[in-house]
Amino acid sequence: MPPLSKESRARGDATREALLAAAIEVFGRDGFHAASTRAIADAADVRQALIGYHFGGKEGLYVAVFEHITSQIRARLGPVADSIEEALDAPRARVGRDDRRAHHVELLLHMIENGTTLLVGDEATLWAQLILREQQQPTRAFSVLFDGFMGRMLALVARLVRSIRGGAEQGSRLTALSILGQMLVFRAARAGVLRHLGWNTIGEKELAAIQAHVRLAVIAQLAAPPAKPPRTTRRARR
Amino acid sequence: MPPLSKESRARGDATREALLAAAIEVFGRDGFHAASTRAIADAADVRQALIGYHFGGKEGLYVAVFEHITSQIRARLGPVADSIEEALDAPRARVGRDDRRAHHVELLLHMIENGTTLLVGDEATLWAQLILREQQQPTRAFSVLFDGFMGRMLALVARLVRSIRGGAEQGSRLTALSILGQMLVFRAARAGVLRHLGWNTIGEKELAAIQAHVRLAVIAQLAAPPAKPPRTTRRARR
DNA sequence: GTCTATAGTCGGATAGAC
DNA sequence: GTCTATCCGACTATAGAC
Repeated sequence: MPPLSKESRARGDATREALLAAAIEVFGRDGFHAASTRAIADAADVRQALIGYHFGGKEGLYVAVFEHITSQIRARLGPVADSIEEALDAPRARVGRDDRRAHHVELLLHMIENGTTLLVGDEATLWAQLILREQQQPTRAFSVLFDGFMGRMLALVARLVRSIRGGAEQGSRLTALSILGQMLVFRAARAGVLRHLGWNTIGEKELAAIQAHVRLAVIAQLAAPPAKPPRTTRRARR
Repeated sequence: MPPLSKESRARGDATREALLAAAIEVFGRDGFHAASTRAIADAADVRQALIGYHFGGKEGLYVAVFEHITSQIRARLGPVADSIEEALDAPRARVGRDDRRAHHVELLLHMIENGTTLLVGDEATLWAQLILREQQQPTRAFSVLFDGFMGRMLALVARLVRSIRGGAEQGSRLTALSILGQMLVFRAARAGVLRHLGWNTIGEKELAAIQAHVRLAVIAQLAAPPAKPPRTTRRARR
């Protein structure tokens, strides 16, 4: 087959991007089944047949959406994650124990703040809907998410928690989920949150209230002694 | 129109119930759009045309599903909620402050335990999927849920938190959401939870670990001083 | 790389006999 | 209250011209 001209390539790229953006919109709003390739093509201002050409079909486009989202989230949270990893892997002797602990607390709170902003903010509305649906009925697309960023983020938070509070690994991992849950509730149960709090939307003011609350809640959780590891024979308690 | 015979009524009731059960199954699994009335009718072993007759159409059946779920959850959580309400409304003078506080903590922990069992358990899988979807894009069905049980439960938890820990109402309401989030994460992010913890399923053993963890996490949160109310001019702290 | 056109399915609703 | 039959719209995928 003859090589494509430079113009053809550029046009194809534009089509792919338009389809991807439209697909996030429509898949996010309607879900995989309810979304129609026609609606996506219309939103992208592109002919419906081009979905088959560029992505192989509806399903290929769906997976491509999750690859795109993953790379976006990595770009957003990657730098913080890197600096945390660095701090965790740094040799212990350099600073005092309390300094190290305080530093790790700050890193954790910083990561939580970033995550909350991302999770609660408007731009993540569609991403969140896509991800939530995948969590309920994971397909191949879920692995893209978990392997792409979710697993690393959870593991990092768990490591930080353990470094700060000590205790068993299992407990730290569960606490990482508790922390996630406290952020997630504002997305996964949004309609209930709004009614419960008497809010109309989650704007800047509301986000600030959430951030302040989550911060304190997490600090409280870090202050508590870690859970006793289960499973082994119980010794006398405190 | 002539009155229906007793047999006709009974047969109609059976049809309605079969359709309702099947609709929970199929709507829960596939979502409103992806679910087909044919699939529901097949699962109920009933003719497709009967959906129109009994529920007016697909949408009517969908709303009926949420009314049914609401009544089921009320039956499950109602008794605990009643006893909490009673305790909260009881005159204050009868017992010591510490006793009252400890009692309220126990009530809260009890309610959380019940809620977690319900939320995480298998029987709620379909309900949870229906509810999560409604939270993202609320329809008339969401009001059925919120007015039917969700609002009351959240308000009760918030009242309990305030009674235990004091502080502003807003802070208590947010803490109620934190508590919900810590339970909800095991449902809303289930696929990620399983991979993060290296679990295959959430069975009895895993539920017990979750219960123990949530219990400690909530106790830690109740032990922390309440957040300062925002908004007004800040006075000197503690 | 894009386009039109269409084949082949499946969807919800409903009319009318029983 | 139930059933059969059908209307009509919407969907995905693909063949083939440009």
